[in-house]
Amino acid sequence: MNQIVLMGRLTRDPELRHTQTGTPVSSFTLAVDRGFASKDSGERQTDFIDIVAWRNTAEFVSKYFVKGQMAAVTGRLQIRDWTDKDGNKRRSAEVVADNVYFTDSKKSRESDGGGGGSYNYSQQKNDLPGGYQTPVSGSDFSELEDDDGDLPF
Amino acid sequence: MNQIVLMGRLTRDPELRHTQTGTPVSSFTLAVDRGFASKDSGERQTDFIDIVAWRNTAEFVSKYFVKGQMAAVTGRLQIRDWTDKDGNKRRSAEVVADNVYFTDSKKSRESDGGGGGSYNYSQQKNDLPGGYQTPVSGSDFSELEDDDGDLPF
Amino acid sequence: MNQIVLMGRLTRDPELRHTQTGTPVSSFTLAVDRGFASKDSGERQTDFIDIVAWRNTAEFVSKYFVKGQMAAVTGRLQIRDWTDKDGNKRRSAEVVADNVYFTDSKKSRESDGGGGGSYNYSQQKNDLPGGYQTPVSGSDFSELEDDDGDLPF
Amino acid sequence: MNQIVLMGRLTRDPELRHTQTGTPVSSFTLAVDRGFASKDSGERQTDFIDIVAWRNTAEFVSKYFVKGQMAAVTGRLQIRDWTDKDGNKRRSAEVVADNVYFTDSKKSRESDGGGGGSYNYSQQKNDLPGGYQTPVSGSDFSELEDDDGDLPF
DNA sequence: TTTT
DNA sequence: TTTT
Repeated sequence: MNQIVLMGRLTRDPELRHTQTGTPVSSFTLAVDRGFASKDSGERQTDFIDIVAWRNTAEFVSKYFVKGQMAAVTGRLQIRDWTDKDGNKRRSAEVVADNVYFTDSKKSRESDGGGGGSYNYSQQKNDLPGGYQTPVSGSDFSELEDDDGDLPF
Repeated sequence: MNQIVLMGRLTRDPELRHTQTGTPVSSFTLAVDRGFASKDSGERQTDFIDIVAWRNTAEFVSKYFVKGQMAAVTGRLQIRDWTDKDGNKRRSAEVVADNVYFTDSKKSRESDGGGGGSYNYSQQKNDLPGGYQTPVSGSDFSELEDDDGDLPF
Repeated sequence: MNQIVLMGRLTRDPELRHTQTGTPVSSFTLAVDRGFASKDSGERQTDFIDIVAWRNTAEFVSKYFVKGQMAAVTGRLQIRDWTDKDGNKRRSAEVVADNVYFTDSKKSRESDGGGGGSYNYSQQKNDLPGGYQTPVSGSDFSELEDDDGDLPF
Repeated sequence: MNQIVLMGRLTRDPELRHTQTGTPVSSFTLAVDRGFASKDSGERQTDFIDIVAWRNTAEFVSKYFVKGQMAAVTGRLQIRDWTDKDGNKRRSAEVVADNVYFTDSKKSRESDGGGGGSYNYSQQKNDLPGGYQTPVSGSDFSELEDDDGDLPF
């Protein structure tokens, strides 16, 4: 078991690439504040955590998130130790995202009616798709549970 | 182990009370959307989850959150089965909150500078305290780790 | 967002059924101790939490878990309020499991070679399948990430 | 928000030290299997995740856990980038543990009756303290909730 | 680096 | 490296 939940702000626009076989991969970094650390000194501490998303989640993130925006991420922590070409020991630590969520009121909802938005464009990449169910999160998984109305219990 | 993380919207103002011995307790309900459930039918499903917070967290929640506002909650699930005075079996299910977080950009930060807000007042109870460290979350726990600058490792 | 992680012991054998359309559903109850609650009084408090699993996870659970066994569960909390035929208000609270894990040393591993076990049979339903990758958890999701060796980053 | 839950096996005995001001700190590494990664190739992948615990949790871990033992850990991910004395960029990634839990049946319980144990000593550091409440987890936090029997709700 |  |  390896489950993590993060909430923070993107430090850069998501970077979308594709593997040789065409699988979408998106990466970005989340600035996550440490709650009350050093509250006396008045300086906030922040963890800069690399996130990588695959497939649907990758496309979702790249479509709807930009640098500076808040996001909540669920996923798992992956650590890789390796030696670079100069013989130095390097460690990569990244969170493989299962889901990425909007956290702000406006977008964490379904149909945004229309009127609504005075988004700061620099804070929001695309307009949310009108006329269909606005996603509140992007996931690599299609919904699997409760597909049946008739439960056996 | 019993750990839960929720993100949703308060369906009512937090209700602050005190035990006979004076301990603050606050309760509210969080409306949590089920991601992609029934996306075809176009109707969204929502879980209405009762939250209870104690002590500092109780006071924090009652001070800074109102009906309609988004919140993220960490805590644990507590289930109690009981029989009411009419002999009916009842079940209470509630999340005991460890921490409650602001999720929106404006408040999920420290010093709110000054100008800042065109908040919809109905969405925000109190002004955040100026001149001192704005809490980004309320917790029953004081910070315990990393109190020392000098690590042994 | 709605994520929960539980560790506890099954209070009954998982009950496997199928919906009318043939989807496997399994349900069981997990007894989850509350850490240090009432440590002075010497009595332990326990939450009895209903779990429901679907599809692969349903079959996995029913195959490998029995009453009394420890399990770790990840999923989401689902609350449903309804009125029974006598007009009484009822609340169902259940965790929809994404994954169910073995927690004990022997099974939390891959190929169990063969010799290995002095399991108490009453604590373990089936022998783990020999000769193929023993699952360490049951999931409704096939593995989606990292299917490519060739990363674009 | 920054919450992580891990389950895995200690790759070394916990290392207990103290800061200059006397605060106990314990560190160890957890080998966490990646569920179904590369199931075809037949090789299992593992993340080796550094854990650090403070105060009570540090002492608890050092007292009750040894190399090879299974543990469940809750905490938060902390990332630190720095440059070593040779000018190389280094990254430390560690989980600061809030709680550490036994996962196996025998210890994940309170009073172990008596008979019970055929522990492999090499797998278990100390005997659990007899005659008093066996802890099921070590925490830096004293229990704060539900101290009152008389609820206001 | 863990485990059987 | 984010944010006001």
